[in-house]
Amino acid sequence: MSRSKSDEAQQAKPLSRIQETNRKAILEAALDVFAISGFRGATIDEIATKAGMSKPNLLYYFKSKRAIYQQVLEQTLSDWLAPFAELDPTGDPVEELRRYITAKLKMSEKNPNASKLFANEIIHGAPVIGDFLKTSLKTLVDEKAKVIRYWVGEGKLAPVDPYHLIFMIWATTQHYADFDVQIRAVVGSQAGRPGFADQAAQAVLTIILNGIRPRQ
Amino acid sequence: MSRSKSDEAQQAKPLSRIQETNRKAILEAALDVFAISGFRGATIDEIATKAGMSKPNLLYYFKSKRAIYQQVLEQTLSDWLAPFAELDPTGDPVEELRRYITAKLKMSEKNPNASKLFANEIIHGAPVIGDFLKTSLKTLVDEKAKVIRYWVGEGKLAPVDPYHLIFMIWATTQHYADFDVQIRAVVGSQAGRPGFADQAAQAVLTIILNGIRPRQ
DNA sequence: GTCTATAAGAGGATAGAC
DNA sequence: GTCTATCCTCTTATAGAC
Repeated sequence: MSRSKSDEAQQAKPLSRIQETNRKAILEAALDVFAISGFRGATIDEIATKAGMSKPNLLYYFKSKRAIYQQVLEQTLSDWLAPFAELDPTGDPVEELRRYITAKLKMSEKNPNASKLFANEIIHGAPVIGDFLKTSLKTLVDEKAKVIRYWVGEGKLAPVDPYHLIFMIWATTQHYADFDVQIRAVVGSQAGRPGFADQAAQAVLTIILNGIRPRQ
Repeated sequence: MSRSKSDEAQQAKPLSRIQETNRKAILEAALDVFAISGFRGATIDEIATKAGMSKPNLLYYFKSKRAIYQQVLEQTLSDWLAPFAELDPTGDPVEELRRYITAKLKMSEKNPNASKLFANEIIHGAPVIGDFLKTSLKTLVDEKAKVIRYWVGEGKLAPVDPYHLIFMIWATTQHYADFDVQIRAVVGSQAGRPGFADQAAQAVLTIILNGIRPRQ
């Protein structure tokens, strides 16, 4: 047992090719299963089967169900926040926000399970990433809220509370992933059609951007 | 066993006072527990304890965990949709939508667990209310979409897709209930303060209503 | 690294006394 | 109506052979 403290943070210890592929297969399967069933509802068995191996074999790679969950959640988080971190204070506000909203909608479309995984974690009280929310995420949001406030001060945006604007963008964009079942139920077969996502993007962008455009 | 087909739909059979109070206590406790833990994560034991009775005693009132879940979900649904059904085609569009959004935000504030219960059900694929979504809810949404489209046609609203506008309102208002843990983590102690909900309401109303107000 | 077998425990549901 | 005791299934996790 010569390895150092943290197991979550993927040591720099050499991984054989087979280890690498298996771990990846497990994490991919786990994302799907956790997203649909939640942490409690997911079973190691289902993840293992989906990843093409037996349950004990999966547990050879991750020591517990929780360990898999943490890994897949952490891996998801950074991807998820990347476009937010890129909001550029020197850019044109409306264009910057358009870019951000578009990127988030795209992510919801391409990887709805990442969004669901995250939603589940939060709804259930954020037992695993609660600390992250209160530290790293808060710092990042505070920073971006300052940027938005600056834009408002410059008269480049209508006077809106930056935090609520951010929440609104998150809510709206993630809704298309998290509630896709409801959306599909309501709009029927349209939801599958190729243009649907673009149509959603256009509507969301129209409303939010008009809503925050400065008026004279 | 002389009772007729459906158990879910609460027969018109007489309930003693003690039955009534106990059933109510169970349903209240169940709402909290299911909302936080999800269906799988919830335990009968926890619901029973919270309702002030033993596990077998609870099962004297509801024959299974699923039966409790269905009941509490159905009961929640009608409350949840009531203000949507009241959107009035003859009223002023912006005022009607303001009233609706305000009502939904109020509900999220007063009863976040109802929102979370619903969110959990949808994220997990709507196993219990899937049919309801495809029938009753779809009908209602189609009807209200027509109303919005009519308003747009009259030039009383900017040209927006009614379905996406509805989704946006749902997403934004429910976000304050479903993701309250994240919101609290990000804004800190402010979230508890009395004015916070009003501030949220104002921001949401400002953006959405400005976003859909007709422009000349 | 992967398997079969199994330990260990949680939780849903029932039996039957009171 | 309510309780204690218990059954039984499902699931996590480990032991140990290959």
